[in-house]
Amino acid sequence: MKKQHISDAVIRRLPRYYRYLDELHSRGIVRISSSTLGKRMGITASQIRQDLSCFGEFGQQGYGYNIIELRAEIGHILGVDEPRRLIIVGAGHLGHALLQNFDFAQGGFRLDNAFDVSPALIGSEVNGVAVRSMDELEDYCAVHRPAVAVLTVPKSAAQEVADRLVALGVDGIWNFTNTELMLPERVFVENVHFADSLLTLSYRISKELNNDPKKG
Amino acid sequence: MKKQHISDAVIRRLPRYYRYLDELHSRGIVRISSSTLGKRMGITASQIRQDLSCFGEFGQQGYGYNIIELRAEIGHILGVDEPRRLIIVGAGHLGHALLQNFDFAQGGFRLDNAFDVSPALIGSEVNGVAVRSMDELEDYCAVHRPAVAVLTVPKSAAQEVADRLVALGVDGIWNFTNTELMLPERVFVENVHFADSLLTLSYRISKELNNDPKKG
DNA sequence: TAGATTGTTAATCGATTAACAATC
DNA sequence: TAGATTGTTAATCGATTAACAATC
Repeated sequence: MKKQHISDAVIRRLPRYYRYLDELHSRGIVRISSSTLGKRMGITASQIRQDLSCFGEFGQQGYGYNIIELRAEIGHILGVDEPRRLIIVGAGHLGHALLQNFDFAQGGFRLDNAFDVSPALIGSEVNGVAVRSMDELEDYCAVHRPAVAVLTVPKSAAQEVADRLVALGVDGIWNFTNTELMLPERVFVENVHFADSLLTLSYRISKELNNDPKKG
Repeated sequence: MKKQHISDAVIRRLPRYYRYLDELHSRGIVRISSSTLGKRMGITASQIRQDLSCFGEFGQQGYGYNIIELRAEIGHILGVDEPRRLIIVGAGHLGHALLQNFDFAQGGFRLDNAFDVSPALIGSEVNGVAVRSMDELEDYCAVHRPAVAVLTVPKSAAQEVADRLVALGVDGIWNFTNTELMLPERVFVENVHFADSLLTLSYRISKELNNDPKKG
């Protein structure tokens, strides 16, 4: 039975299932039960079945799940088979790193241009992707209508550039600027807050050290 | 009343409070009530008070919270005032970007060395930080005992390098390799899974488009 | 003092886990 | 067929929200 509302907790587990299924597939494993998968991932079999049941029925009693099939289903749910255009806005160190390392195609995105204000970068090509001037952003978007913009500009420019991108009609922003963007609700923002992430690690380490673990 | 166990949900909100308080402070605001802060952050006043009460009593009836004080308290809870050593392992594009952009000191970390296998990088200096050979990792750790290692090596080397770091006594790993590391429980791992993050954005966009929002 | 706002207890809501009939 | 495992309903657990006495 498909559910109406899917909770954020479920959505955030989907990519993880996807990743594990990839891994299992690449090891040549064909089928898996929810309990075996759960043991590997450190979650309960119930949770896996409950999560999947939000989207349909993908298993078979007495057998489990066919890995290739389930992987394809989850990919479909995540939208990886409906390729969308994506641009990188800000080709500094971080934008550069994403251009060089990150496999956008695997997530169903087509990256064909990056944008920056720096004359030193404009006109260059990074890993086969052209870096254009920010002045061309309006014209480019009018023609190519990218669905997602990766925001890797300096913090000081973040809100302004985000507003501009929203005005140009992007549906989502992948935000690496470590600021909270104020944008209309219709635009999806996915934040990658490095600082927040490192601080949670800091918390856990300092708490552990203060508690003198397993000795107190 | 201080709680024994702090849930992950609470911990992950702390850096966000910290960030907002910074912002308010930099705007010259001196005090704030839980309800005003909640409105700004899009959460309930109850949740803020409940969260803070896990760690102590930081407010005053009829007044609210002093921003500087509360910020300092949260910083303390997060451990930013107990500086710890941190190393970057893998000085490729992503490691490079972190070296150039990220303010480790703000999170209470002292970064003084990066490590890589590439002869082209070894011996160079990035933003004042020396890049050493991975061969020196053992000797370095024996002397300086870094608490945290930032793991920005290729996926294929991730587990192996992580094992090595754990053997060298690091308490935490900030993992950017997009793999699930298998490590002993005593080591804290904070994952930054770019691919997972982008896939959740993909999901939300494709779902929204399929549902033909506010028109069906 | 009166008004505002805290910290905390109680109520509600949602998410996770357990149980089990259905069935491959 | 017998055993295994699903999808789903019910039970439990935990997290969020509401309420309110305490008090600055």
